[in-house]
Amino acid sequence: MPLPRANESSRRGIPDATVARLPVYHRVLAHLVERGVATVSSEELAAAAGVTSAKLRKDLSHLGSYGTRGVGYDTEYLVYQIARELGLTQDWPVVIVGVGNLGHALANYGGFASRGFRVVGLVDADPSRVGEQINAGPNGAPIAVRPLQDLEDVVADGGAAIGVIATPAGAAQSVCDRLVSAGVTSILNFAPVVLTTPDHVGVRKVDLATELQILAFHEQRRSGRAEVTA
Amino acid sequence: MPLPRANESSRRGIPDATVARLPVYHRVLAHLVERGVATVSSEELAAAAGVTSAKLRKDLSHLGSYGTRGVGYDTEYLVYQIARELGLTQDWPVVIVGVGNLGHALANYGGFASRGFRVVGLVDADPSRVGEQINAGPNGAPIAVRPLQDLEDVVADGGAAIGVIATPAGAAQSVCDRLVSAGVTSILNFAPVVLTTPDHVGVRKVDLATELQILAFHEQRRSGRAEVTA
DNA sequence: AGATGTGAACCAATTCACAGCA
DNA sequence: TGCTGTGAATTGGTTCACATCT
Repeated sequence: MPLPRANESSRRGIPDATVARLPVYHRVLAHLVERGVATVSSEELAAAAGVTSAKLRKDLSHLGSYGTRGVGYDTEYLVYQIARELGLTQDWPVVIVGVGNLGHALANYGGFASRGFRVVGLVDADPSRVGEQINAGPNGAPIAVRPLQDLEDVVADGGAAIGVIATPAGAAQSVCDRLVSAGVTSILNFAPVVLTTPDHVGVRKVDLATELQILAFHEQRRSGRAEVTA
Repeated sequence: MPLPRANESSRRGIPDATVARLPVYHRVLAHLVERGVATVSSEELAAAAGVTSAKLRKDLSHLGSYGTRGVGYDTEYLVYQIARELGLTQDWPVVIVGVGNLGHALANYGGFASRGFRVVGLVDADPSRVGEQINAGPNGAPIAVRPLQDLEDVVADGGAAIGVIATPAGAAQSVCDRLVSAGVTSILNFAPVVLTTPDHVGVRKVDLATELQILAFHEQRRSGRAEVTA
C-alpha cells in the first residue's frame, strides 16, 4: 500500500548536503543585508559562499521559489526564509558540558547568540572550576559553572533540547547518556569518541584531530609521493 | 591520447568519503591495540567506528588487501597501514594563529602530538598575549606566543606546511594570505568566513555555529512541525 | 535581455549479495 | 565454515543546458 503523502505542493525532505550549506548562505546574506545590499544574483552569492551558481540555485530551489527571474534574490527576504527553514527564528537553549579551554571558547563564541542559541547551562566535573562565572556570549549575562551531579537539573531548568559535549574522551559517553535521559535530543560532540545514542537523538561530531589528519593526507599527496613505479 | 598510468597494481585515488573515515578507524584500532586485542572482524570494527561493515570493508579495500578471509584484520598491522596512508608516520610541524580560548584548546590538545602533529609556532595579534608560554601538547615543551608581524619567520623557522587559523573572522583572510605566501600549503580554518586561496593550497573549515544550525534544523523537524496541510 | 528554476545527464558513494580464499 | 573483498545495483549529489518568467 502506498504511503499517504501529506500534500503535493510542499517541499519535503531537503537533502542533507543542502542543509549543510544553508548556514553558509545565511551568514553571507546576513553580511550583505548589514552592508545595505538589497539584491544579489545567484552568481554573486555563490562566489561569496564558495560554491558554484548551479549548486546554489538547486539548493535554494528546495526551499521554494524565492528569487525573481532576470533580477536575482532579495537579500532581506531570502535571509529570513533560510533562517526560518533552519529554525533560527526560534530560541534554542543550549547546555555545555566541560568548561576547559574549548568549553570557554564555545561559551564566549559570539556567533551563537545572534542565531538564537542561548547558553543556559555550564557543567564541569572539576570542583575547582565549579562556581566560576562565565560570560556566555558577547552581551550575555554571566552564568555560573555547576557541578556534574547537577547536570539533569541544569537541563531541566534551562529547558535545553541541545547539549554540547566538550569533555575529555573518557567522560563523553556517560555524559551523553545522562543528557539523553534528561531529555536532550540533539548533541554536538567534540570528544574524540563515537557516541552511542537512541535513534531519536541527533548527533553531530567535530573532531579536531580528524580534520588535521585529512589535511595531512592531501598534503602528503601534494609534496612527497613521487612514487615512480618500476 | 590516453594518459599514461603509473602502474596497474597500485591503489590510486582513494575516495574523499573514505579518507574522511580513515582517522576514525585509526583511532579505534589504536585503542584495540592498546587493549591487547590482536584481531578484529569487519563487523566488530565497523560497530566500534559507527559505520556498516560493508562500508568499512569497501573503505579498507581501497588501501589494499590487509585482512584474512575467515579471520579478520590484524589490528597492529592495519593500524600501521592506515597511519602510513594518512601520513601519520611522519612529522607535521603546525603553526597556530590566534591564541584565544580556542587557540589554547588546540595548542593543549593531546590528540595532536600522538599523531605526528607538532605545534612549532603560536602567533597572536594582541600584545598582551605575546610572550606567554604555552604547553603545546601533554608532554610538549612550552613555547612562547610571538607577535603577528613575526608570522612569516615562525612558519619558516618551524618548517610548517600546515597552518591553523583560530582568529576572529575579520583577520582570517589576511592571515591566510600571509600563511600562503610564507609557504603553508594546508590550512585548517576555524574562523566563520569563506577563505580564498590559490588552487595548490588545501583548506578545511570547522564552523561551530554551522554545526549547531544543522542540529537545530533536524531538532525542529523532530519536535514542532506538525504541519497538517489542509 | 537576463537571471531563475529545473529536467536530464553525469558522477560519487552506499548498499547488496556473493564469489573466493583461509 | 566464516569472513573478506568486490562486481553489480541503487541511491544521493552535482553539473549541464535550457525553458520560463520578469
